[in-house]
Amino acid sequence: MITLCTSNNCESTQTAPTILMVERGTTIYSEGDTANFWYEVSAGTVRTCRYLANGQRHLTGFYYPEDAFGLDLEVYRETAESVSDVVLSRHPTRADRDIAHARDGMLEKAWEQARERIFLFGHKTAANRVAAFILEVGERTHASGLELPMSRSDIADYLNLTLHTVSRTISDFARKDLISLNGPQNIRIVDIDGLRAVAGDQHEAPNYSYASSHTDFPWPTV
Amino acid sequence: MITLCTSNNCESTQTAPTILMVERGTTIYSEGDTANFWYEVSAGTVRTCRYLANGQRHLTGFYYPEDAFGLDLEVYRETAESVSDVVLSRHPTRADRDIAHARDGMLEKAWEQARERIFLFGHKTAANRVAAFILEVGERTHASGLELPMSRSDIADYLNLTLHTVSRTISDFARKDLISLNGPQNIRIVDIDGLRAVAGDQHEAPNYSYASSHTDFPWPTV
DNA sequence: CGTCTCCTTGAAAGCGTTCAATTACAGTGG
DNA sequence: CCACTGTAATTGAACGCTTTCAAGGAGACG
Repeated sequence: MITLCTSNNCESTQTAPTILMVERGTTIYSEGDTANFWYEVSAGTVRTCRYLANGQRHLTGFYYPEDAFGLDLEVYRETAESVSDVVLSRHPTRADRDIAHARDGMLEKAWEQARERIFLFGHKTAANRVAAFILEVGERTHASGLELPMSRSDIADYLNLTLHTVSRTISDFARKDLISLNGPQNIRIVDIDGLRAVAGDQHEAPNYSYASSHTDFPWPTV
Repeated sequence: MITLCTSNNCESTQTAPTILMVERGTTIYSEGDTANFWYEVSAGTVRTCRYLANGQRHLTGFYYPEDAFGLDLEVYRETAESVSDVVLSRHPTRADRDIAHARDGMLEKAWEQARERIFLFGHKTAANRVAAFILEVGERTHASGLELPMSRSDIADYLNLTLHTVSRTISDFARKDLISLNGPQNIRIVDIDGLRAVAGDQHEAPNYSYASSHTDFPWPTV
């Protein structure tokens, strides 16, 4: 269910965003819909995905507060759904110049994130991917307790694994004291360096490298 | 080796592109370089990639004539290399408004392609990915004979497979008369519907669907 | 004709998927 | 308060696909 909260205080200009309250598990827009709006997450988590003809689902992204999604121009190329209860601000796709510029910045960021995500698939083993994912969520949500909003199934579809493998891998991490679990959703990172070593995503970045204390990799990264 | 061919005929304005001739196997720019230019392919094929600390390589994209790459604003986030001999037109990253608008269009396209590529990883088996890749190259280069410019190793790094698996899979396709081979690089698509069935990438697209005559999938798509 | 690079192919091992069963937990109604 | 129900997560075992290790072949070039 989607609740509209029109912000009628601000003498609404043409380009004023609309605030939306969205219940968890709601479809925000569907693949193929005409792209009249783009969105910014204020609270909660959103996922974008595609459904294959054989019923398989493939997640293309997770969006946390301050992230933008639905930047398509003509038609949405993927479906957007709320992972949790969500608050959104909705912007008309075609607006005046300043807004358009803001949108371009968002687009740039979206492209960068897409590339990061492609890069994530460079991690071959399940341990690689899940570790990288946990670190990514930790950074993007910058929450202390790291409450995972999405299900194991969501993570699996995001990383191209099965929910079983994801579950097994996370259990392994807990067993090896890389993380600790308080219920399935509440993950706390215990050994962040160890987790980075498992992720093994230190690419040779000449300038903006994030250094690691580990020179050898206990887990296979190929 | 890179040869500069300054176009001095056109009373060069500030925003005039420079034409470059680049030999195969040349690094066009490296990850971490300041992003002073973005590029458009006139002829040949370019690959972008990242090198991991452990020596592993991960390809993030292939670029064919009319494709743009290197759209980063501050710093290049990946390395660009020529797969074959290449002709490029090079544009300054910060130029006047009209050019900037053209660049935004390119950015939009780059983002779309990144999403397509993420989607490509939704194909789990090697057969899925390689078939989808061949179809993609066929469409993007729209060449009759389909001369693959890149090596098996390049394809492998692009699809997150080993070059052995790629080679085996392509051989299988030839054996099953989906394609025919005249040497390793020269692929001709024989049974495009069969190939699409193997790729299994028909996602439920309500509006802009590319229909398939196949309702069942002889190859596992999960 | 040797060397180099790239591609192909075989066999065994490793890892994620699949099939199957169990557990945990929130919500609901008796 | 407790059984019932449905959803989500965990775990085990066997299978299958990709990787790994290893060898051989094809073509370009000097």
